[in-house]
Amino acid sequence: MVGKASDGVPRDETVARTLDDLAALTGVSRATVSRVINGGTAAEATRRRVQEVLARTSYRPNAAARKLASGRSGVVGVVVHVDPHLLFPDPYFSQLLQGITDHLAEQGTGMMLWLGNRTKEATLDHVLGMSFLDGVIISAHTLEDPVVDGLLGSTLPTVLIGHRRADRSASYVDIDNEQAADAITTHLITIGRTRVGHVTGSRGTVAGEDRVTGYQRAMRRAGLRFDRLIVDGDFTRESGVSAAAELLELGVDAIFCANDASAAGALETIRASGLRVPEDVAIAGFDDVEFAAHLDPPLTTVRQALRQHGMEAARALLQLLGDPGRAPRRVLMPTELVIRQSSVGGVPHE
Amino acid sequence: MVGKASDGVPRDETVARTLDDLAALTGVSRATVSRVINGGTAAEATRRRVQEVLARTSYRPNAAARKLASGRSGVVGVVVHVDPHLLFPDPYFSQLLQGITDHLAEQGTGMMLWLGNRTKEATLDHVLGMSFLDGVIISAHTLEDPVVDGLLGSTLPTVLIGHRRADRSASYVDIDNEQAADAITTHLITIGRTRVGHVTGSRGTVAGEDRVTGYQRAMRRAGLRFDRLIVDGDFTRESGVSAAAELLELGVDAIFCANDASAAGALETIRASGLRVPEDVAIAGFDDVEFAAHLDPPLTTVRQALRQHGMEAARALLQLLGDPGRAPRRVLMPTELVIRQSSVGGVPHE
DNA sequence: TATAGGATTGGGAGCGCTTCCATTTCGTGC
DNA sequence: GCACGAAATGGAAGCGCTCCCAATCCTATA
Repeated sequence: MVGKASDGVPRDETVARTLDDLAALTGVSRATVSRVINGGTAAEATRRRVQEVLARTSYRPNAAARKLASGRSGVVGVVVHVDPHLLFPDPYFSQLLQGITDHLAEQGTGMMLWLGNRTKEATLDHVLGMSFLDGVIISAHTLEDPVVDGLLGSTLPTVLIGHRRADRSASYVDIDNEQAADAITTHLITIGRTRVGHVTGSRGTVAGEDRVTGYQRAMRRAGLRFDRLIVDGDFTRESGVSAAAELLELGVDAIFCANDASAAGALETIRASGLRVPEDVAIAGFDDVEFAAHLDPPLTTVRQALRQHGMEAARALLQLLGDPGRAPRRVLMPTELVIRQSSVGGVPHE
Repeated sequence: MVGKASDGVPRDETVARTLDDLAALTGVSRATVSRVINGGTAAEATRRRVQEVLARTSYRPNAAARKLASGRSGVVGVVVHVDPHLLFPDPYFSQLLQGITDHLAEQGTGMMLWLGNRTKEATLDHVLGMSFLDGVIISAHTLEDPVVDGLLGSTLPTVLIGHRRADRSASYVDIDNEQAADAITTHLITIGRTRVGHVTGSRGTVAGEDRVTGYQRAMRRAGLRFDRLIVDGDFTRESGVSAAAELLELGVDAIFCANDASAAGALETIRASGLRVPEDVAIAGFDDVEFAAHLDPPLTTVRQALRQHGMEAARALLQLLGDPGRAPRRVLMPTELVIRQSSVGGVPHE
């Protein structure tokens, strides 16, 4: 109010740096100002008065002081230890990150990002040294990972995206790779294929290994032989190209690739060799990334809602922070078998 | 030493959470421990004793407390407000980031990364709210940028990568776009071309505008007409493709593109139209990214050492932090005209 | 053997905030 | 109009650290 301009406040655009400044400006105690800001109990009139001052003051709470006093900073760390050059072109990680940032932003939580431009040891050291973090989300995709080990061994609340056997007691968001791989392999068998090959993902990754296991399980259950039909790949298109060539030599009538990128590569090889998809060789991928539906023919694959994974991980971490005593939160996200023409000829585009 | 195991320390793998814990463990005061850790003066014997305890203790200083007490946290922010999907595929930004992280890591400084997955307003708010930052490096490439404005208007020490006219009193690392564009245009004129076209970068970016200005300056100085020879592009290959088509209609004998990506696009168009490079139309780009030397023919361009830019920005910020009183640090990085076959026929590959 | 002067050390204040607890204020029922 | 309990508020401690300053310890000099 203009009439109040005589209450000793210097200028209208007052600057208040600390709670004490605000306290002096409003005439209440620092404790009360703190309560208003943090949503504690306060008389309606007091609240209004403080908020008025707050509005014309551009006050920002000191995050360091906050963390020190309360143990909470409202900032979490996100560690995706993958070379930045590989990270963002890959729809897998960018969707994951998108989901995480979306949920955190919505909840007003800040985030610190670590990518793989240092050694894992250095990254771990940095993260643990950054003691104003409230917690961490980390992608745990490889079987050996000192950063994951280090974080789980620390007192910092941690949520994994993906998990190893050894991480079963931690909080994580993951999918059942084995069962999804089993399901898609079974699909290929169901449409009448008997010589189903598998192009693996990178050995040493959880997803890679588990998908092999799922594939084997399905083949064994169907009574089909597969011991020579597994060729190692590494999740890249290139590996799909060459692995498919090997498999064609062995005479397969279907190929399950550990992800969509390698499936795209396999597709190239098959068509280059003059064979038809799916008539001669059916093919299936994993992930259902953007381009999968636009391949020719559209690719049968396993859909995982990666953005949801990210959001779920963020949600899990915030819950953990809200109630440190609670049990670890383990979320297995659903996957969906998406059948397209690469495995079912004649069916019109979905 | 094993013989020392009787000095009352509970286990060998002692845990010390605070300086006071360490003080109790070593028998010196908290102040002394702090001095040893931070490289203050301490007697050699004391220093050794403290460090011994430090070694078997896995103590980590509390960054929040540090920031509160000293004002320094050893963490800086890096803001590259570009959509992550565009960011990392682009060698420009990834090299810049690489340089920044390299120098910061080497100096033991932590970093917090903000990418463009929120609105600029939200980003600004987050960064300013993150009060444990010691300073910020931000890429300032567009003419309008509320984040840059907000940071420069705050008390947070800030170093820009790139700069607008209005930022002339800030600290920045940049190149002289105008003069580099002038130089490369002049080069095209020198080899005898008189109808030199220009495919601009995104209008609204500093680099885009300044390169137009440099081009115009060179043309004007040579007494050549250019008013109809400027076609807008946006730094993408696609824009190079279509802009070049327009320019060919007008009958140019050389094209200067605002960056290498659009030059690659222009190259495609020219060759598709049956014209020879450089005999019929010479072509030049800007940046000297990886692929420029591998185009056919190799591309004449302006090299900027982007990794160096990043390192220089980090260095500038750390200097600023070390001596807050010092004048802003403005660095114009050198550029280098790299002449390859796209503008000089017959000359063997460099 | 004193003693000045430097090196080393410990005490303690204080960074800005949250939060417990005691005090004050208020609204209500009798 | 008074006592009572609940609501609102202020005082003060303390989070873990740095850094100033004063106290103590040496060492070299007279």
